[in-house]
Amino acid sequence: MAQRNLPPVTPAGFQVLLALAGGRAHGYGIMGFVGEITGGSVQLGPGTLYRTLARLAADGLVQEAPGMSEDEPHDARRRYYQLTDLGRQVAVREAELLERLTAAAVDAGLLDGQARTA
Amino acid sequence: MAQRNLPPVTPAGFQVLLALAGGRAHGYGIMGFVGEITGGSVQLGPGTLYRTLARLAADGLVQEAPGMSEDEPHDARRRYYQLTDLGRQVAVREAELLERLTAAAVDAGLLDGQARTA
DNA sequence: TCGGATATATCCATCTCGGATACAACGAGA
DNA sequence: TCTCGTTGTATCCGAGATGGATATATCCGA
Repeated sequence: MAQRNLPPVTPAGFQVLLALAGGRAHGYGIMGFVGEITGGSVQLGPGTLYRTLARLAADGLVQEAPGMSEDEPHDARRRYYQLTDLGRQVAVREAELLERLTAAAVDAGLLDGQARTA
Repeated sequence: MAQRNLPPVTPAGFQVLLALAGGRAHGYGIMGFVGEITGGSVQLGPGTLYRTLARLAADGLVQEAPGMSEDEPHDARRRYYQLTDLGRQVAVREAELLERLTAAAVDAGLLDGQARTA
């Protein structure tokens, strides 16, 4: 269980943390990722995205990462980010909250309560 | 699957819909319910609560319900609310989004991916 | 080399949130 | 029945978050 005095995050902040939990990514990629996993129902605009990244970085939840990669073509414009240890702790805490809310939705009959891990 | 042209809801709005999915409730009770199922990590203030209820009612997602009940003592101050059909559809859609995000969190290694239905 | 797509960044109006405040009605006890 | 603390609803306000528009620079294919 997480739950200490970790800093709070906004909804958009959690989306970014979740996108980065799978590995480092750059801003534009995060936008696409969020749109994908939410089926398009959540779409971060550039304003929200870069402001959120700046805040998360200032709070020590994410940090810029070296951009070298093998498979992907090098693009000097891209700035890659990755989770810090603190950022991962916060992401875990928020994920646990999500899980609790999902369970409550199942209890309330809003969901069937079976399918998992797409 | 839900997903038509249902109106959007704010995070606070979904908390209220979730609270009402289990049956009708009054404002003060909703506040307590939200605090409970989130382990205290989400707490709606009165400002957010009543503003949210008014907006949900204006959008046709909830409606005021007759307050007669057997077990509970009658209290003329209380105003009970319940989900409309539309409100339930929206709640289902949001719950499905939650489920998808939870699954993504499992995939990203933030959650173990077992325990359910507290 | 030209143009469209990619990528980052900032600005602005609008909306949302939570706390403070106000006030009315309830119940218990003297 | 009178008083008082609690319950319950409602509004107001400042602070902060959102998303869309805009600007600018770089990459890549034709």
